[in-house]
Amino acid sequence: MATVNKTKYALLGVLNVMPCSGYDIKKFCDSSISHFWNENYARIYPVLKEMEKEGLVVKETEHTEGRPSKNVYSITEAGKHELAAWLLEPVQSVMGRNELLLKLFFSSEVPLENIIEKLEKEKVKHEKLVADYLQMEAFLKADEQVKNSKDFPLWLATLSCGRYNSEARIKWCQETIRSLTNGFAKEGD
Amino acid sequence: MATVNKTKYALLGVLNVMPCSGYDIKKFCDSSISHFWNENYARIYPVLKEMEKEGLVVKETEHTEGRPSKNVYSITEAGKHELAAWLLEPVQSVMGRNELLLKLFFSSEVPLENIIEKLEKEKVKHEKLVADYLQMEAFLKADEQVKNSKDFPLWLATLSCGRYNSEARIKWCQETIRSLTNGFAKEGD
DNA sequence: GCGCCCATGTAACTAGTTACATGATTCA
DNA sequence: TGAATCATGTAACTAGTTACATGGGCGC
Repeated sequence: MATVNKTKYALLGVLNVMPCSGYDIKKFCDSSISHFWNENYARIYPVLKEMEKEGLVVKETEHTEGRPSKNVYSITEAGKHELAAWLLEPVQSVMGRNELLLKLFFSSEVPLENIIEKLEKEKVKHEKLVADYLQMEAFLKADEQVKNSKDFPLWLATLSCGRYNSEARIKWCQETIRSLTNGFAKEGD
Repeated sequence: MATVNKTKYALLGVLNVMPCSGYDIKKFCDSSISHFWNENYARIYPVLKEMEKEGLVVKETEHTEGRPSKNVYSITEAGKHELAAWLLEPVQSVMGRNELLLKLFFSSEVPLENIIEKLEKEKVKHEKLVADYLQMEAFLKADEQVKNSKDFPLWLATLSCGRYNSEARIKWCQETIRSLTNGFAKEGD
């Protein structure tokens, strides 16, 4: 309960979908969960080794001609139990920090153009994200195998969460740009 | 440019509003920016010392009878410049991790009730947050001094960002609960 | 020949959290 | 008497990032 290494569970989650090398796990993360989770090699490789020691995964070295050899890890029964137990536990949400809001909060002496620029940038960023989410959604829906899997509605849900979030942020950017530009006129009435 | 200690700027930002002790800074953070930023004593005290060495702040020890003595820090001209320069720089957004989405993504074998429970919890959490934001907004608007300050529209903006975000999350929770409960019926049409 | 992808790892550093240590005053 | 608030700090640990180190194959 006490200290939780979440990287461990992220890796177990991926390995529960399919056996993978560290390199594959990174690719999977980057393509599927990167809008709400990230992992890097410097964590992945050591954590895989630790988990092997704990018996949560097993390694098999795969040699393919003309390629570097690959350490393919598979989840064990013990690993599945560990993952399942973690999935049932309540979410421990960690405070996220938002640098844009921190800057905004302290920006009373900053030229308005600079503030607006930051808000425009944020807006564009989220517009791109919305496009990404829609594309990924279309991609999932086009894949018959995924579409028929138990994962499908859940994967869709994570995408729509991102989209809702970005859409809200875009609206906020627009309104904030407007209200800061108009001075405080709109406030009183 | 390279490595940025954001705690430093958060503290400078607070000290630019008013001279403070480490303890006061923590209180300010907890009451004003806690919905998007947090700082703890174990960072605050050492960073204040470092900044004093760098000449960004000056310390004055204040003795009041019947109370522990207090180290009150004030921002210097050098500190103001450092802060202003940072505020002008573009925001470096850092990837946030979302444990709820991570769990959801891997939850194909988790009982639906457990998933729904987590979504309900998330919804309740954000409903409380919306209430907090509205209360804080009312509080700011009731304070004549704040209302007439340059900070006012910016502080309001940070609150509305949080509110937009939470409102979107609540909607997403509702829709996700609905769509997961109804099976996948609603998808095709 | 150059850069990209495949593939695995370590070292060094930066950041952030939790627990510990201390001690006075105030309020119930 | 015991909890809360005021007040400052350190030690130990956990997590996370960046840079470094290596090296083959493939396509342009």
